[in-house]
Amino acid sequence: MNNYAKINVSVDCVIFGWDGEHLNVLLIEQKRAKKNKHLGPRYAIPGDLVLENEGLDDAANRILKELTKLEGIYLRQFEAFGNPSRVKELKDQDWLKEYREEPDAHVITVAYFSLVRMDMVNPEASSFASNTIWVEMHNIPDLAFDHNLIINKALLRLQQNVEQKSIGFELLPEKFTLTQIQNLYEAILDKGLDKRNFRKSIKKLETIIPLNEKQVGVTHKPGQLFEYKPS
Amino acid sequence: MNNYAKINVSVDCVIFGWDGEHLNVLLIEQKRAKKNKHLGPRYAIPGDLVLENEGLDDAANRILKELTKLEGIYLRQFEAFGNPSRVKELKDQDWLKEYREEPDAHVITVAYFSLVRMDMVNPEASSFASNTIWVEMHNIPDLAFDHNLIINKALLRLQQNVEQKSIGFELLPEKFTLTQIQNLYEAILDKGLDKRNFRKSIKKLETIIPLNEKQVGVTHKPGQLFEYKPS
DNA sequence: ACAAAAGTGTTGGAGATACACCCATGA
DNA sequence: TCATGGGTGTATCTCCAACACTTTTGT
Repeated sequence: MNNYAKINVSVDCVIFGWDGEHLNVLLIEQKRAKKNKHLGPRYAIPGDLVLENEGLDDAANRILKELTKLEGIYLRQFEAFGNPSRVKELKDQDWLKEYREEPDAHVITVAYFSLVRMDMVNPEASSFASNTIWVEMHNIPDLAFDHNLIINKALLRLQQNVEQKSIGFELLPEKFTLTQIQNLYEAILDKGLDKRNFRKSIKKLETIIPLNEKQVGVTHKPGQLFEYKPS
Repeated sequence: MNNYAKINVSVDCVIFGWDGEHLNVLLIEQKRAKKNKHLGPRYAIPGDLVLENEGLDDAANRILKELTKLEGIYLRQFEAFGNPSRVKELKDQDWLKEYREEPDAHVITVAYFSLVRMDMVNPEASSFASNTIWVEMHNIPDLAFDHNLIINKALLRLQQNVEQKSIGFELLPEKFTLTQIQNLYEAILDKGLDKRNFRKSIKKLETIIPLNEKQVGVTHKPGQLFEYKPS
């Protein structure tokens, strides 16, 4: 019989949100015990321990729902983080002591990400989350554990996916203008794109179909509307 | 205090080997108890449980060494597999009963891959491996657990990396011909490549530098030799 | 001389990049 | 009439794919 060790396994979810203008990340504020209130708010991405005999994808969906009430979101696994010290910084220990039987046990985490339209989802804090907030990507505070690192790695993956045009349109309203798509892509890639070239490449896609409608109520030339038909 | 569950965590290593002609995968033959000898040999990729407070990368290196004596190989994490039933098939249970205290416990595994030159490494079975063998990629037998699936996923990743030219040259002898590189690429991508086009694209790389030397001892026109200088 | 692999250039098409002005609307 | 973002075309370049014959060596 070998020696062996069971280990705490968690999943963490990086939920990117698009508000039509900026790329955001969904954070939860973690509840603190009364005696630790003076330490100020503590933010994290939604995540928790995996249960015995629970699949990783199942765990990710369950945990996201428990903490934020979000359901039916396509989550994509991208990396496991297992540095033994990832959970042992002082800033994390006082919180873990409230919620875990073995606060300084080794925890490896399997990270997932997704990208959603902020106006199509409605996160509500629950369980040990006291609050949920969207924070702009360029404005993320210091987070619990190694969550800042996890978000950065998730963004790299998202950018790779977008460059292959394999994600993005699901995020737009039913009817949208080409400029809206371009804004989305620019926010994800964090760089400007040439308007004419971008429009050429989008118009070539068969999944984006033009409508006989225009924007209304804008204070400038109204743009043509398009819709997305998944292939 | 939340309920929580500790879980067995393992790492598994897909070691691709290049023999100058074909792409191989390193398998171990797992030892069986005497009473199970009649069941015949049982093959798997090298893998075992992670220890408490051990990083994932550290675990991967340790376990690969324990089972095959291979050391100093660059291992790259690519995916975590956590299907609760991945370890519960009948074929796996009789083996697990010999080596694990809780043979039907849920095990999630974090998978790594690497690509090595077969003539530069020398795997030797050790620990619960009774044997190590290189098997051609197209010829892999039924393996323990979900290891066939893991190998297939690893190959996809390897192919993606190679198409971005981000791996491969480390695998060639110190001095090599362009044809040798092409053979390597064809084996990994599992398809033929145009000789002239391939040579054009390689010669454009600054990391591949031509030498004033030729092959010797070949029974045909000797090729020019090149060397790889990592940037 | 023959067998075996090395070596070599051109063309056509597709896709990416760079670039500047007029248009429709509401205020 | 002005401010605002919508909308449009061309020239150039780079990259990729397709394709066949001559050269050098050992036997």
